[in-house]
Amino acid sequence: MLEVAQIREHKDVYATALSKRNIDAVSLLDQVIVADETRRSSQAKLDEVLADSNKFSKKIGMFFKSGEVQKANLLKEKTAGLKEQSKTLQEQLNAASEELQSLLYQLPNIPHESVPEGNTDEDNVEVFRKGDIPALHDGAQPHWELAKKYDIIDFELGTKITGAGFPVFKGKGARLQRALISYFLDKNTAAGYTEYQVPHLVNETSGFGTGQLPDKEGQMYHVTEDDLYLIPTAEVPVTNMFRGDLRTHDELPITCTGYTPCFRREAGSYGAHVRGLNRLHQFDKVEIVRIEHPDRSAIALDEMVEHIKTILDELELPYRVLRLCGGDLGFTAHLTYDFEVFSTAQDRWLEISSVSNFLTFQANRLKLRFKDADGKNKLAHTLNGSSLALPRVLAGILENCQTPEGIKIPKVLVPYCGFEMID
RNA sequence: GGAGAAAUGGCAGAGUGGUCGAAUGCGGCAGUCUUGAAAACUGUUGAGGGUCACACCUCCGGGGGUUCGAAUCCCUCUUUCUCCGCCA
Repeated sequence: MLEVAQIREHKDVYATALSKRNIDAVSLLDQVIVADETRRSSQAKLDEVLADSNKFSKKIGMFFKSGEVQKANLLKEKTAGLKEQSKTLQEQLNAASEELQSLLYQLPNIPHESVPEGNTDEDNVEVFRKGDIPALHDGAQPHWELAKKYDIIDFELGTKITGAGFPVFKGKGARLQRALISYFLDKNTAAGYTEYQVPHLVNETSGFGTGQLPDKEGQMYHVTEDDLYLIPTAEVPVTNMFRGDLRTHDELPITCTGYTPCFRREAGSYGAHVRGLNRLHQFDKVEIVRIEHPDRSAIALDEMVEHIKTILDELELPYRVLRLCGGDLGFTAHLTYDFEVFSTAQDRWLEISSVSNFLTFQANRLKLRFKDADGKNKLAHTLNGSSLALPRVLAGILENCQTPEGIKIPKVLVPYCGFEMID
């Protein structure tokens, strides 16, 4: 959620920045400013009435104390009108606040100046690329064929017990999954991130805190009986751990990592691109989250990108990093880098990580603040990224590391797996 | 699931109808002392809205009510603790 005070002061800057998202935010920003003015003037009127009313109450109290009951009763009559007024004004204020709130919920975060113009993922800008795309042997296969050939993932079995998009991992496939999770967590904790295990269901307030609600209502599984949501990413429970906090500046940064399964309804997805591990309803992911001082969040984002690069370097997978364009940028994000691994057998890039800086957008909703060196309370900056999402990394390994003899496990994973080949 | 108790500032913890945004302690900040630090002592220190700045308003788990007036009384929800039951 954008900050009203900022919108008030820098409306033009905001309008220009938001235009990169290919939306015309001018009228929405104007509405926010009007709604805010209405809210403030309602508040001022109400405050005045309440101030009068407080004065009367104090006097009444004093009259009762001194035994001047008649005077007290006389004043009591006067307060009746004030009470009516305050009730009406309170209703006006509530309406104005709700109006303002709903307008603010409609405004996405402002893109960073480096965010490229563009509408779709085709307009994203590649900023880094590394690793050789291997020349595969004849008869090389896409990962879903390999999964079947080596009997390590059973998609049909998952369909039987749940539905499409819920694969069953088996034998060395299951072991490789566990190895990847451990390896990622070890890399993250070695880089200073504290490991957490968090709930996989969250309440509505948490959904609003990180911005999944109301924007992505339909993308989350909703357990209506208990009004809980299955998490679409660990970002939600991990970031919400700090909801409402007031920290001191020397507590920052706070850096967390956690493994969770992620659940996404993926309503509207279909076709060849969802085949195999490409798009699932349930998948595993290791996430990193940082709570940063505003002065440091830009650097922190770079650090996160560099950190993820080292993981992919070690895995020896061909990958690239993209800076997302305005049209592809998530609702809550200010600047996002996507990591993609090359799927050789499919001849396409697969997104395996998304690393973003949210500035105060989430913190404003979360009321996540810190006391700065100057003694002032300020909103913190939040960032997060996948480090990494499992299925497509697995797809990348299966496809890029396939040999006529079997799948050759990247060296760094061998100690975690306990085997060198899937054959 | 049943019975009882509780929820107060960064933390601990008093406060049962008005002068309470709230004692006290810890922590934080500033100062005195010290070569420096610690200790001790003194002062200061909740959050949000509002204002150029004041004033002023709101907030004692959430929501609603009683009252001229609520941290305090009533209703309700949530959470925590204790006891019982059940159980991975």
